[in-house]
Amino acid sequence: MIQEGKKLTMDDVAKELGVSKTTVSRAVSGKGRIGEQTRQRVLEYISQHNYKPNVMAKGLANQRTYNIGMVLQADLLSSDLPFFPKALKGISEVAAREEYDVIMTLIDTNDLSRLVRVIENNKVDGMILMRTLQDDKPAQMLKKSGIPFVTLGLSDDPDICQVDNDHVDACRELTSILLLKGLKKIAVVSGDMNHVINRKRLEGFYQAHKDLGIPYDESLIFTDVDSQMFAARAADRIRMRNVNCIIGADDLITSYLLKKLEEEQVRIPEDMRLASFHDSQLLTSAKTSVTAIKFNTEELGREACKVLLHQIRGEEAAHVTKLSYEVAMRESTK
Amino acid sequence: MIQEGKKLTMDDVAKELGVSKTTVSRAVSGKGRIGEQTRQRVLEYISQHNYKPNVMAKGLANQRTYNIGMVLQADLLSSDLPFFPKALKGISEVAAREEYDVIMTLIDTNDLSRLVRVIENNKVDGMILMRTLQDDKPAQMLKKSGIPFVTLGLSDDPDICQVDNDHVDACRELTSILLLKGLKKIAVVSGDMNHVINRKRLEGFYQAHKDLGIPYDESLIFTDVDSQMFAARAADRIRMRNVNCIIGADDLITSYLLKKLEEEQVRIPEDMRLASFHDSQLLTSAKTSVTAIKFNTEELGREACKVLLHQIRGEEAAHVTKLSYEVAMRESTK
DNA sequence: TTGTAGGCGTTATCAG
DNA sequence: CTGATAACGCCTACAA
Repeated sequence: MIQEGKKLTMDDVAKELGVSKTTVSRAVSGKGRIGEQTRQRVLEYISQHNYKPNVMAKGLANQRTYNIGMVLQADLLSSDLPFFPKALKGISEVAAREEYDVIMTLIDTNDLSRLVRVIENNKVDGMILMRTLQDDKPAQMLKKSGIPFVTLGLSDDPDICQVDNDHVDACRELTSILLLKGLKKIAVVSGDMNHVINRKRLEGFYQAHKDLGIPYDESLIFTDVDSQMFAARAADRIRMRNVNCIIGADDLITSYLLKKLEEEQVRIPEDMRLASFHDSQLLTSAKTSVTAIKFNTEELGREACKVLLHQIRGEEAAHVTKLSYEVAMRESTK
Repeated sequence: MIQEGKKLTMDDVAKELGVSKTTVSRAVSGKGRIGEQTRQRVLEYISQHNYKPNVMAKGLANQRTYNIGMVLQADLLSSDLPFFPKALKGISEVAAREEYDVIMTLIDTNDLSRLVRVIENNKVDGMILMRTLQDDKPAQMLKKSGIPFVTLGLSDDPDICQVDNDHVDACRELTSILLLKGLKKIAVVSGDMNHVINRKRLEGFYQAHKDLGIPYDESLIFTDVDSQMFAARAADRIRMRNVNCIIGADDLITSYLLKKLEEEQVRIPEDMRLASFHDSQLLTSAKTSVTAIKFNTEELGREACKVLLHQIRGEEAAHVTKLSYEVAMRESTK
């Protein structure tokens, strides 16, 4: 299967068959005119002797790497939310199907040097940027560089190819359901407002209230909650206000809230309703199953990769793709 | 910073400076004799005009890609255990420092085709294989291919470069502590026995008993538990046996156990002690904080990458590297 | 339909 | 110390 020895080159094949490299090249690539029998002969020899074109050489010749890059903020790996692994799975699947490989690039909000390096070094034909920010340095950099790229997350810049679940609508629907259950006072505990995703969710929250003509209380919205401590503090404030429903921005935040509420002997759902986003295993150990919006992140990755490949090939590509979501009603909002 | 236009080539630089490509190459690579002033002149021009060598060309010339591959079973991404992201972070850090990039390759137990492709296509200079199996097809394949590689997980094959935490010792220590607390009957709920890691942990469990001269009960060891249902079933059996201490093989399994125990109103630690491996956020929402063995997975990734780079460069590399662990005693085993 | 020759951007060998 | 020149393996006008 895999030979240890020196690999066969196109030249070897050509010599062995008594034809020119050009002919072999044409047989392999399918481009250019070539006699059907010669083609067959070459192809047969190739599969027989397991010849594989050298990607580096091919890349050098036509300025392509057959790699796509996946860029993400390193801190996305620090949180145990499984967003990145799932997306990778989807991306990798589509990429592999098209003979592409995936190169990972980890960056830091203040240090894009690795991204710059990958691009300058010509290591990828295009990139997928995980998560978008309000003031998105990486996206701006990519745009300036002229390399094809798509973001996994929405952006205000209409020039940018972007793919994401419809978080506005997802949160709008969730909020509506809760409001219609008669829960008039809903608190939100959200993450970093520099992440577009959190802004979108809040937008949906507002929309639902507007749709139903129900006022919301700005002081029940806690933003930029990024630690167990802040989450606990938010929970305290919420309870002091006698509110009995909380939407957690993601499963991690919700798990923090859950822990705090249990410590305080708050019964769920009797004393407090709780809803979350993702529906990951982070909440499996919870005593009460938690209502959540589910996203098919693998599908999201697949879609993003397809769009990127289109772009790389110079084909027309949708600039904004919104994917769906699913609401899973559980005990926590009974 | 990043130019949209055509990139500078070594030839451009050479012509502009009135020297030969060879000279420029020498200045850049530091190899070969070259006059100090010429060197300075070239280097200055280069940084001034932001010249970057083309990695593809370099690769073609010396048969190197400056990529390392990271291979993992796709199902490692299905579980929300954060092992992979953490390891990636460590690997990527060391790789980037040495101007290497990381290519992801997802495989399936029965389908190594993507791995074969990456290798045959010459896309990487070496690979890191995540997790080892008892009958390790991927490892065997890599070995046969002759490409440098290291496994993140131990292997019985002494020829293979392997890096891992000392799981035997970790579980031995954990078990000893529990035994010395007077918990004579300890149950184990473990995952797939085809994973070396689970075998090693069990080995440590046995050792601890032998060390202390305490017999263990084989019927309290549940292996190949890979779902919430099986975990719940194991918990049931364990409770029927009146055992009051369980070691869960990882945080996911432990979180399943935890949920089941809470449903059954079992008080922790009063009625049941519980210990786990990893100490990830999967257990943050647990009411009772859980005793666990902690591993520095980022460090593990860094170490593996270092070893691999040594191997790639043909330097001497340690064949077996065992990293440490940490025991975090918590409320669940009070 | 097929082949020749030159180029992609570096590195390495071997003279000068 | 420096510079031609030939690889590296593939692609693509342009010829034949």
